[in-house]
Amino acid sequence: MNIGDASDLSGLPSKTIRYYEDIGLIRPDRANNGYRDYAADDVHKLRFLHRARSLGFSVEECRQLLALYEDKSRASGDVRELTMTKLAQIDQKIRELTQLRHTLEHLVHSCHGTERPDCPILEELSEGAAL
Amino acid sequence: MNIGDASDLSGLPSKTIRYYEDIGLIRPDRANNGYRDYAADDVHKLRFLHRARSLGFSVEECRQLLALYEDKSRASGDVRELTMTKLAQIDQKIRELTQLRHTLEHLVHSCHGTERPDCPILEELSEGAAL
DNA sequence: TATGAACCTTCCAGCAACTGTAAGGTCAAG
DNA sequence: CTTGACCTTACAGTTGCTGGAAGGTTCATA
Repeated sequence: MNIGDASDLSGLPSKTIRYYEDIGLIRPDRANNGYRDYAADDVHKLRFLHRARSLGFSVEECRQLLALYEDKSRASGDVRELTMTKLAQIDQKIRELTQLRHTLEHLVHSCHGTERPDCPILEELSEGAAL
Repeated sequence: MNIGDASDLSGLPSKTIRYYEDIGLIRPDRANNGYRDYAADDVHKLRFLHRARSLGFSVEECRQLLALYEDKSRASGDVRELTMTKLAQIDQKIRELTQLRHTLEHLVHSCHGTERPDCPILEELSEGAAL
């Protein structure tokens, strides 16, 4: 499929998809006319990249995450350890988002209008797990 | 307190803290010697910024989030609506992280060594909520 | 009191990860 | 056979930092 379809299916702009190719994250085929030709597997990776990037993983971290799927020796301790590290990072992010959510929700429900800073929000803000 | 202390307490590099001042996210006092002087409230905001940025919110989104605390008319519908929008974004991010976590966990537990692509991982990857 | 380490200041350059624009080739429909 | 929506590369601009130079401040110690 053409880059436009890959863009629609992955949610990433064509520009970004070409950029990801430039930096070696994906390697689509080329059709006879020179157009990039994306397989379903490429789209899977693009969707994955979109998700991981929007969640605050750097491109290099995404490269590592992608490697976890592509690694030919998945049983190796290295790969398993990397996966564990990434799992811990994800858990940390989930905790921080949950905290952020509590903070905003508290703001909506408890601090409407009259109650102003310093409502308990800013105290809450300062508590979250160590960054 | 000086920028170094604010850096230690917020987890942000001094460089980044000065940058956030340049773009108007925070406005610390100045001491007589010209040094920036951070109050506890500034540190709260910096910690908040650190967290929100690492979770994939853009600087402009962080500016909006910060405004939710500072807005003088917090009861206004606009502010409430913005908060709701941000809550929905946070929920979406939590869902995506949870999905990502399942994917990696599945990889560790079910796809060790011999089972290789195309194990169910890539199918799972393609399913997550629409981005 | 002076010298040096460890702070702080501004300014400017560079990097990461896109994003926009220009100039042009391809293709399906009318 | 042309119009419009695709696609291509190349290069410039933006965002969000990040590093380095050149210099001022503060404080402990000699």
